[in-house]
Amino acid sequence: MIQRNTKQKEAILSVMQGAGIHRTADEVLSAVHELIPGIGQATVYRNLNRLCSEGKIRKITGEGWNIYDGNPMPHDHLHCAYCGKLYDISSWEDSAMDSHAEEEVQGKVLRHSVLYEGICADCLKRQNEGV
Amino acid sequence: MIQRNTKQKEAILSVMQGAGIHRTADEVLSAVHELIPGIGQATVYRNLNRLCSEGKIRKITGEGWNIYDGNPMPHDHLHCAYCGKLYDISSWEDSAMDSHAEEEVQGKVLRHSVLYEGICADCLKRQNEGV
DNA sequence: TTCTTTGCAAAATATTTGCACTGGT
DNA sequence: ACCAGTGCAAATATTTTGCAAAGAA
Repeated sequence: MIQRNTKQKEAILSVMQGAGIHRTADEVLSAVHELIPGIGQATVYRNLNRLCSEGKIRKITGEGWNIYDGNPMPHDHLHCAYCGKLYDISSWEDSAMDSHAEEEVQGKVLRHSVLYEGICADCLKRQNEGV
Repeated sequence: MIQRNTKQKEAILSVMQGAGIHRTADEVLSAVHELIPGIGQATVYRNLNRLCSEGKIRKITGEGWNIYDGNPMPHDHLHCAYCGKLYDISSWEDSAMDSHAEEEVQGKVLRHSVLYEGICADCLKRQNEGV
């Protein structure tokens, strides 16, 4: 099946690119809507899925949320329990982790993901200010 | 608000208890249905949420799935890409992980979770048998 | 008796799909 | 011109909520 480049797909990729960009599907829709007012949400979902399969972006999943990450390179994340934002964390290099898991279940590990749950700098500051 | 012990809640907890028990909400409903035929699915969801808050069970989330784990003690998981089952992995003890993350984002880490994506022993075996 | 919990059905949420039409190549 | 991609609306899937009735304490 031949892939076509549409302005919708390009616009969706463009709003995902930049340093530390993390957006929900809905936020992507809003952002792309500025560029292409008539865009449909199904198109956003279809292209986000496609861009993930193509390895251009990543989808990070947690309890009650799905956030797309514009940076497909391997790295970890901190999810703020207060504001819900996602922050990049350089990945914890430890190849022993995978072999440890493989040994325990006698299976094969393809990849692993580390998600830190906590409070981001902004919310921590806001908390200390007693706001 | 005073908590009451109902047979529904007890039955739901009971089907979650045992070594390496991992079930989706729907699987819990089916299992509890055997004990209490008239049970409603809202009751199952309500009690699973409550048992999580009480720390008696845990909810593990991944892309496209939510699985409840009868063991609330800290540990990691391997998710099989073939059969979708979850397997317990003893947690990777490395306290430096959290401080590493805290330093990078200048925030606070409450906990972290490691999810291994891979293939379980059963599916690996099935694959080698060429089935 | 009191007031939480249940069961049902409806609602809310998030995402996917069918289909006629649009637009890339 | 061909057919992948789009926009819309309807369909799915999963979880939550409102409310009258049931049942713990």
